[in-house]
Amino acid sequence: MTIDEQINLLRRGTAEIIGEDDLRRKLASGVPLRAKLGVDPTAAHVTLGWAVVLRKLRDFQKLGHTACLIIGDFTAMIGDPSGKSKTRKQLTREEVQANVEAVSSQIYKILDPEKTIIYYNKDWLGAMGFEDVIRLASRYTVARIMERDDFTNRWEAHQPIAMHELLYPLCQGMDSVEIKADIELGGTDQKFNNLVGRTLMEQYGLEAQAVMLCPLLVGTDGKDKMSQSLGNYVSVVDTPNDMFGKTMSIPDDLIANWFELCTDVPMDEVREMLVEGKNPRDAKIRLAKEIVALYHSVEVADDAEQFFIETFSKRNQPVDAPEFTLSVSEPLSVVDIVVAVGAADSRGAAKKLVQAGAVSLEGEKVSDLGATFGSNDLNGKVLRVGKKLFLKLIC
RNA sequence: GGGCAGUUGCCCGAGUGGCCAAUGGGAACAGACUGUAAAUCUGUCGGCGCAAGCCUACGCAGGUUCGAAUCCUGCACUGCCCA
Repeated sequence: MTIDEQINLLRRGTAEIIGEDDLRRKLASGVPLRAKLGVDPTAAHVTLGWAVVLRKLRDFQKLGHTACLIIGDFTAMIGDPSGKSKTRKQLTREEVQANVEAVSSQIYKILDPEKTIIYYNKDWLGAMGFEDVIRLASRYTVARIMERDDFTNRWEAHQPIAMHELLYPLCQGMDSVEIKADIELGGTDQKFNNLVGRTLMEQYGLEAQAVMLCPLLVGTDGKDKMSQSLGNYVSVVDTPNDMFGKTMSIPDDLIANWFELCTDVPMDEVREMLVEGKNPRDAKIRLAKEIVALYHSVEVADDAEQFFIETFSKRNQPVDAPEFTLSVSEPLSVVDIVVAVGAADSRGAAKKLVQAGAVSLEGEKVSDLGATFGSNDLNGKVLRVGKKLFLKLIC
């Protein structure tokens, strides 16, 4: 593969490459590069948004380079201020550990373990003494730190900015110094942090890393960047049906963007699917299948499509609703059942669902609050609450 | 250290003694409709109760009052200005 071809492969789905000339030179040298990605274990799922940059890292692996994944078990305790309008809560050691464990298996759904090195930045950041921290802090000025919009905005909005947050970019930069990264990947919101890495590396007498920034994937709500705290995410460990359904819920104008960032479908093909006059729903179905196939399998993706069409397009009951075992000693009211099944948090909420006509048993709407059912009425029947929840009751 | 302002339900944000479980917006959930779990429209949106009603809530702890999210005192946290 020529350098240009490599660059073209790498460029898909990137917003900006800083130091591209250096990158070309490094690629041409033939020496495997150390491609760094820092991740803070602040959440328990790898989302499609996070997967965008992980997939980019995998592209590097495909070209023979090494993925250096830095688990920010130290920085997670600070919380990345990027894109945040408020101080992030600091995670405890236990929370961080739990997230690391949850996330590490998910990561290898995307990365090649053979070409991945995992680092924990507590190994070096945790070892720094206060004196080292002071020395590090002296290398960067307040004015430069305050250049970043996140801080400026908060400052102007009279929002609190805690001192430790100012240190975050320096910590991340130290990671680059420590592992001698050739290139650092990240979302566009990481630009500032990554640039600090370049500066710091030069100060420590190293060659500055190149920086490759990926656009932030917009979440299923079509508005904000995908994130677990906003709940607009698709996790790579979502069930196939969920993954499919969530993908189908994105606004139409996001389809092309998701194809570019979440799949390997050639963009020419994507444009072909989205020409005027074609039903964007079909493109979206293809997108959803591609995504499910990526994290599960092609066969499962077909099943998920069938499920979706049967259940939502045709409004039928799914053939294989999950079973739910309910112990029924005496006849239960609808409300009891809805609560027992976990479809409502409180009896009041369950009542409202019944009144709204959202509950049906074996296809029959149950709207009478006083209706009661014994185990004979329930066993083997399919309970439906809302559009999404179907349960086959076992009593 | 001093002065001033603020802290309201999942989020934002009205509310300055009873008519407040608390206006409005967003989110969420449901219903209708559809090309989809899109868009749009409608409803719901602290808990218990069939209901009357009861309980728990407006940073925390006390107090005043027949009655407080609203007034007073102390505490905590945040912002601004001054040092």
